[in-house]
Amino acid sequence: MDAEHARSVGRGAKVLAAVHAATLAELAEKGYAALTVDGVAQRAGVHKTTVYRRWKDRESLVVDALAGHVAADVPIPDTGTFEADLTVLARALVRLMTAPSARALLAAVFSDAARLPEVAEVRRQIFEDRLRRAEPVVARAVSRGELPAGTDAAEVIKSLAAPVYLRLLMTAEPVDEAVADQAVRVTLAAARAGAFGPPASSPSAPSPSDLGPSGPGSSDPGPSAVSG
Amino acid sequence: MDAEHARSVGRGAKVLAAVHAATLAELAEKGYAALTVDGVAQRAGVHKTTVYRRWKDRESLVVDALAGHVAADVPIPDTGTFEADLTVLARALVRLMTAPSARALLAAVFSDAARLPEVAEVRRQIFEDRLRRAEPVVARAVSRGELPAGTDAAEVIKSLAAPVYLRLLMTAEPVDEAVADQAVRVTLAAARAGAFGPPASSPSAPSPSDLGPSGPGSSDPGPSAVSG
Amino acid sequence: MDAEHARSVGRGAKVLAAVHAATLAELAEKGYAALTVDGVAQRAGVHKTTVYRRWKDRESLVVDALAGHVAADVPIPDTGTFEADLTVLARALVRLMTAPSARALLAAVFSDAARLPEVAEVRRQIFEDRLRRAEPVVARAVSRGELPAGTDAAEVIKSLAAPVYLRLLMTAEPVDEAVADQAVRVTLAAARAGAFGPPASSPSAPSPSDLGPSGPGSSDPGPSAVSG
Amino acid sequence: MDAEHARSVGRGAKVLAAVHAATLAELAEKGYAALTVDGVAQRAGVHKTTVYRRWKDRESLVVDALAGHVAADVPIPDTGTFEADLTVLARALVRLMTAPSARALLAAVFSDAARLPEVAEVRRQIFEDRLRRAEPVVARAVSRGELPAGTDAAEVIKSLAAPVYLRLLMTAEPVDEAVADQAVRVTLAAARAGAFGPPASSPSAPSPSDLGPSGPGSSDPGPSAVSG
DNA sequence: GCTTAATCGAGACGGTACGTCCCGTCTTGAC
DNA sequence: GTCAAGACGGGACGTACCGTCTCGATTAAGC
Repeated sequence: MDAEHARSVGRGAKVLAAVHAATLAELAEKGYAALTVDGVAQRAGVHKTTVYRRWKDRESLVVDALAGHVAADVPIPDTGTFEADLTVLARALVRLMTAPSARALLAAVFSDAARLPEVAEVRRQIFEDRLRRAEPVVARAVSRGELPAGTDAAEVIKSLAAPVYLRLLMTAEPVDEAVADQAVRVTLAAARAGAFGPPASSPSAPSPSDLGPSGPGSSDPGPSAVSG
Repeated sequence: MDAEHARSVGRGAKVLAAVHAATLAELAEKGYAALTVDGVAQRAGVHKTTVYRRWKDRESLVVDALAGHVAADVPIPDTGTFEADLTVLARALVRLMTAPSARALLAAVFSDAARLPEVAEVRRQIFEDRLRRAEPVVARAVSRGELPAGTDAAEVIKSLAAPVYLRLLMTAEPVDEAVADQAVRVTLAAARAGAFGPPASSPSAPSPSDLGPSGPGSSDPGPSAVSG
Repeated sequence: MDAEHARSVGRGAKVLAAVHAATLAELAEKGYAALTVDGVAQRAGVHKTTVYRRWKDRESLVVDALAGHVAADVPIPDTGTFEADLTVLARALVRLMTAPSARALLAAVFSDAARLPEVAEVRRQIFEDRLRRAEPVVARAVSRGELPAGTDAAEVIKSLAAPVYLRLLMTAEPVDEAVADQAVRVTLAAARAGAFGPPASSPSAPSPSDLGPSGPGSSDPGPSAVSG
Repeated sequence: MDAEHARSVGRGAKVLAAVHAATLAELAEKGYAALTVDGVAQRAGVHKTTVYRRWKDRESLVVDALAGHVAADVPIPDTGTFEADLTVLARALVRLMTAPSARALLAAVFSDAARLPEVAEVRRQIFEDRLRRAEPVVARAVSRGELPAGTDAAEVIKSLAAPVYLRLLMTAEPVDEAVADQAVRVTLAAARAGAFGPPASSPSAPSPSDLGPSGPGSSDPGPSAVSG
């Protein structure tokens, strides 16, 4: 708390920031497997020992670096119509996820680092965060009478976001506004048709169980869906 | 053709299969970064040098092991109704992706191995394969008059699969038949409403451009969506 | 012993000779440590397996190849005078040991191969052989009255040969006729002076024990003088 | 000079000494061909990588270990008489060469390691060193009038040492004081008789050329006498 | 000339050691 | 009191040969 400590903390903070930045950069450039403490240290203009003094190992370093970057400002629209709100949400998501920093973060949380529970949790929260914040949009639409009561807000938002992530993670297709707008169209149509309501409210659907049992073992995601 | 080197080929094939299996198992258990050639060799009951005799390095080993396991038999339903077809497809996808082997494959293609272009390509093809094979279902529905002409088959299938992958990869929620059935409801409703048709055919939608420009840099898929 | 065996032995003999020659050549070129069964086999125009079929291992191969080359024809002179005999002997030795084949043999028996008792024995015999055959020269000189009775023939020959070997093995000096002739001068002078007779016959020598004890442990050659 | 890295140098020096000793020990025990870096490292209580950090490869390690052990203190006698000096020299040589450490060194410089020019040079210098230091003994004897002027000091010393090396390297006979004393008798007699003087001064010798030409190729020492 | 059994060629395999790279720990001197 | 510098133990890499093994191909004798 005295001035001398303040200065070392000051220096320490500078080192910490530099190392964080270097870690994210290396992570984005080379991935988790090829990330080297020495590499990070050199990029941060710091000696290897200095890094090891503050972080136990490579993992802690990465977790720590990522943890500070989960929060992404997603402005929650309130334009007055559900469609416009969805459109704003979808386009913002696209913009956000195609930014370089987001791609780096995505690469990190889908690297081997995801074997660490903390990193897997970061990945989960990236989505959860946005989900929670976007749900009011649905609630407002329901209260406006645009959507049927009982509409599952979380499902609506997932439906909106899912195609974007599918393209980002699986198909490697371009992700642009057209993708966002298409997601809006689908989600909007399904929501208006009550597809996000309680299952019983789908009168024209023959019971899926008519198709017979689906066999055992269809669920159990495990703690980490991908890397576990 | 000749039974001459059938036996030596037989031995070779046995080694090859054992190593492939061991590679996938290690990949699933420990991830790419922690995958060791010696570990794979021992699990396969084979000596390290034997592995190096057939594969140039760790990467080739992993790529080769994954490449041989892309194909997954997805039975294409033809029940007579679009809804039933979709339900079969969705449930099959859920069953397939929640099987241990598929989780291992998924873990592998989302590990640091994904930095290898070949592995990224494998990941892409996992989806593409199933997409292509499922498209006829949509075509048949259109020809039966169940769906509007101009419905984009690929988009329909993506819409069906996206929620499943979202849960598998991002949210780590349980993936079961309920998820499949919900995806069917949404996709079905949207498809019937023409949401997979040409954009201009959506009369009730105010032009998204009313919301103003979206800013720069909203696309750029890059060769590998996640790891690039 | 039947004809069929004879012919296969015939082929075998050709292979055997080729491998022997190749072994010696490789030995001379690269030394024992770098001698490779595969290398020998290829030089012999034969497959590795064929070599292993006949010899247990590298060592046996080398031992066997060397064993057949110990014998070197040393003509024993009988010119009528001791000096001329010595000169012939010394020059023959020089000629013999500076020939390429002898250098190869020498290199082999002074390589790590000498750790094998058989090879060490070969080395010992190389000298012993020549020693035994040369001893009559001294005997004749004694009987002619050129040398004192009681002259130790073996010591005389060793004295003659020692400078040659010293130069070959230790000092790497040129070994030529001058060396031979110098050895003759020394040995001749010493022999005439009775230096190879019984120790007591050296009247002018003060007892070496006047110099005091020499300390313990001055002998014990071990089984192999060099490599043991 | 500064005590600053005295301690780190101290540690380094300790490692260096341990590895040197271990190298020589392994060399003596197993020979050069069977010498293993890992084996040396373990014997030295050090990790393999530490060895590779200081030495490029096995060869450098061996060369370096041997080079540091060439120097052997040979006390040069000055008793007042040539014979006593020779006796001291010869007995000291015997004592020296029969010591375990010398046998190890000898085994090393006559192993396959001798293919390395540096090791061959070490071997050469082992002898040269002692030769140079012993020459004054002859010079003093000449100046005292014990030996004829023009006596070749180097030849005298070689004559004294040669029988010892012959027994050590070729015949594997015991090497003890008797050998030393016998070498003294021979060398002394020959020296007194002028056998180490200029060739022309040997009046009783018929020209060796009376024996005719010796054929071609009698010299060519090559860089390494044994292993070349 | 055809068959048959030994020998050879070919090469996969388990195994040992090589020499390299990087990790994470530790010690030490300098600022 | 932190930092830079770097030696160290350690684990894995990918390479080169070794000596073993199992085959098919060759080949030369005996029928």
